[in-house]
Amino acid sequence: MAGRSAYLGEFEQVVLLAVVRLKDGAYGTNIRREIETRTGRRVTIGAMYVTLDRLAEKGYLRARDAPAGEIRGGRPRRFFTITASGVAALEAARTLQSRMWAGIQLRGNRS
Amino acid sequence: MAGRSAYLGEFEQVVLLAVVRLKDGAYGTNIRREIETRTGRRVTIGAMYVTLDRLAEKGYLRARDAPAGEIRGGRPRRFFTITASGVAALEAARTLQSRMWAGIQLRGNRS
DNA sequence: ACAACTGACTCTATTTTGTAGAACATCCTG
DNA sequence: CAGGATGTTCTACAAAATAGAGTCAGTTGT
Repeated sequence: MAGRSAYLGEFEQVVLLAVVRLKDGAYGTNIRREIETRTGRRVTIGAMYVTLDRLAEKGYLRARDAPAGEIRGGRPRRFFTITASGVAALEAARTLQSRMWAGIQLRGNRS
Repeated sequence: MAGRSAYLGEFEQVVLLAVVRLKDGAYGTNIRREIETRTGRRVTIGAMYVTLDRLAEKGYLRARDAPAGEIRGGRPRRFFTITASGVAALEAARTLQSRMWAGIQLRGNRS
């Protein structure tokens, strides 16, 4: 059996970072926009919400519905914030990458 | 349809980096050992070879059988070296992560 | 020659992540 | 209440990650 990975997936990490970056303004559509503009990478709607849900399920993100009083058209937003556990996961990912990249210089290593 | 991802998976990146680090000494068992000792992360045999094969299939790694003349017990080793395409993939991954991490400070962001 | 030992890789199965976008829901305006 | 603007839900499927028993090739001891 392949149990739940102890490590953040590639996209999961990107999403978690976007949430941190957006602080109190992190909701689906906005997170998606943030990733697309910052990295140039295309993010589909499905990828976005599926990943957000999974991260919340793992306890890395906490979701809350938009506070009342917002005046604008459209469906209510769902905001996300990172949890202590999510921060820890990001730190672990960063440490692992840091160790693997340490001392690596890519130029002159291709065959 | 979900075509092949344009991005390196989390473990794929780790493996690619281990191959670069080991230079001419990169073969399955050794790569595995390198990742485990350097990061403390457990790597199963299956994960190792499946990923190695996938990376070779994508053109990020080139495989060659052990040169004759090696005197030691056991099955012949299969050595891997990174390709120019593999180097490019690593650079792209690094750039993306760098953009997402830019300016992020984790302390004081948990909820 | 061959059994035992070593080191390394093959194979197959299953779970978790990533990709995709149409459909649907909510609120505002005219 | 129709129509527009925003945003999220749902479902399906593809790709990546996890697992470890089994097998293979070469060496050594007898």
